[in-house]
This record gives sequence, structure tokens and C-alpha cells, in this order.
Amino acid sequence: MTDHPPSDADRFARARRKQSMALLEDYVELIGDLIAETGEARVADIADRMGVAQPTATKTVARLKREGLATSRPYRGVFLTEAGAALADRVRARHRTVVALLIAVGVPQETAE
Amino acid sequence: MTDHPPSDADRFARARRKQSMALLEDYVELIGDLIAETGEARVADIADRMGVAQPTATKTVARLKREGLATSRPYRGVFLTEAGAALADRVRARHRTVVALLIAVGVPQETAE
DNA sequence: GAATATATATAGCCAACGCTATATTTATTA
DNA sequence: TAATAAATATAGCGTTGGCTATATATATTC
Repeated sequence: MTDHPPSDADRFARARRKQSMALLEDYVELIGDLIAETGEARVADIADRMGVAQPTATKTVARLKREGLATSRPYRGVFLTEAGAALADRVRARHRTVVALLIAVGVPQETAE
Repeated sequence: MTDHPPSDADRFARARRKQSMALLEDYVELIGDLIAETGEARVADIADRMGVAQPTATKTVARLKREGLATSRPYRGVFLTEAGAALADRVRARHRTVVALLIAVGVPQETAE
């Protein structure tokens, strides 16, 4: 048993799990960008770029640390672990792929981003 | 003031609002499908097809009712309001459009769905 | 029609993700 | 260095979207 063709239920469940990872992926990608651009990733900048209040960013960074994707010391910047940096790379690659696809299909570059 | 070019923050905020509507759209589309296919939309079937537990479906149906998208009487099936049916139509149309686009780009039909 | 089975509802819990208000720590500057 | 400003953390709340366990209502079957 357990080899049915993928049902609606399966697909929705997978979609949900995937979605629950999406925000963390956005965060590691952004943190990577900030470090590359400015040398550090401050909570205030993360909040700004994510369009959320500062405590929201703090809370999500805490979650990243729990998940082993980031490290930070109180009142200091945020850094990616190896796992976090690897994830950021994968996300960035996917990001480029999708944007390229959209542009190939005729979506204006700005919109594609 | 308030006529900046759309920032990261703006785009993320919009994405969040949109996402918060997405599940309701899935539900109205599914309820419409069930009514079309079987003549009625029972909570148990909704839960099944959405891949969630029955109380989860009940709760979301309650939210649909709150939003004026559906109606139901205790221990009876669920129906769409005019607004709900209209939304279902729009969602279905969009669904078809996106699938058609993906297929046009070369994604296999099953995967596209 | 009484007993049983099925469907729905309710209660109560959890985690994610958002917020505001406020405390605390670090940095700046007078 | 003492006062002030800026950044971060903490507390506490709300909603969404899940869950399990259990009560209640409806359907079915003997």
C-alpha cells in the first residue's frame, strides 16, 4: 500500500510544507545579500527590506538560529551558518532560474523580479 | 509623499496579503468543483480533498461564511454565495490560464497542474 | 423505534507570522 | 564621562491554519 497516485490531499500537504519553509528561505537569501552588499546583516535592515516590524525580524532570526541556519550574539549582526549559506545559494540559483524563465516568456525584467 | 517606487517592503506586504486570501480561494474553487461533481459539498469531502483534518475544514468553512463567500446550516452541506461563486469562477479562470502558460512553455501537463 | 454508525461541531492545544509598547543595551555626541 | 540617540530584545496580543479528542446531531440498519 501507500503507492497511490498523488492525490489532491498529497499535493496540498506538500504545498503547505513547502510554504512553511519559504519565508526562512527569503530570510537567508536576504541576509546573504546584506552581508555581500554591506558587510553585515543588522536586524533593522532585515526588517526594513522584508517590510516587517523590527521585532518580527528578531523573532524570525531566532527561528533561523533554532533551525541551524544562522547565528548571532545579542545586539550584534546576524551571520549564516554553513547550512544557511548553502540554502541561500540554492535559493538564489532558483531565483535566477525563475526570473530567466519569466523573461524568456516575455515578462518585463522589473515585473519578473 | 507616499508615491515612492514600490520597495521590497511594499512587495512583500502585498505578497503576504495575497497569500492570506489564497487558501480561501482554494476552498471556494474546491467547493464549486464538489457541487458540480456530486451535487453537494460536505465538510468531510472538503477535508479529504484539501488533505486536512475534518475540524480544520469546518474552521475554514466558518471563515468563508464570515467573509460572505459561503453559507451552511449545521450538519448540512456547504454552499457558495454569489460572491463565493464569482470568486470560484475567477480562480478557475486564472488556474486555466496559468496551466496553459506552463504547458506552452513546455511543462508536462501533469506537472503543470 | 432502538441501537449503531457516520457526519459534524466544539474544545483546547500548537506554531508561524504579524503587530505595538516598552525595556535594555550599545553607540554617539556634547 | 554623562546625557542622548539608536539598535535590539522582550512582553504580550491577534489571526491563520494545523492537530487530537470528544460531544452531539443525523442517518442507517436491525
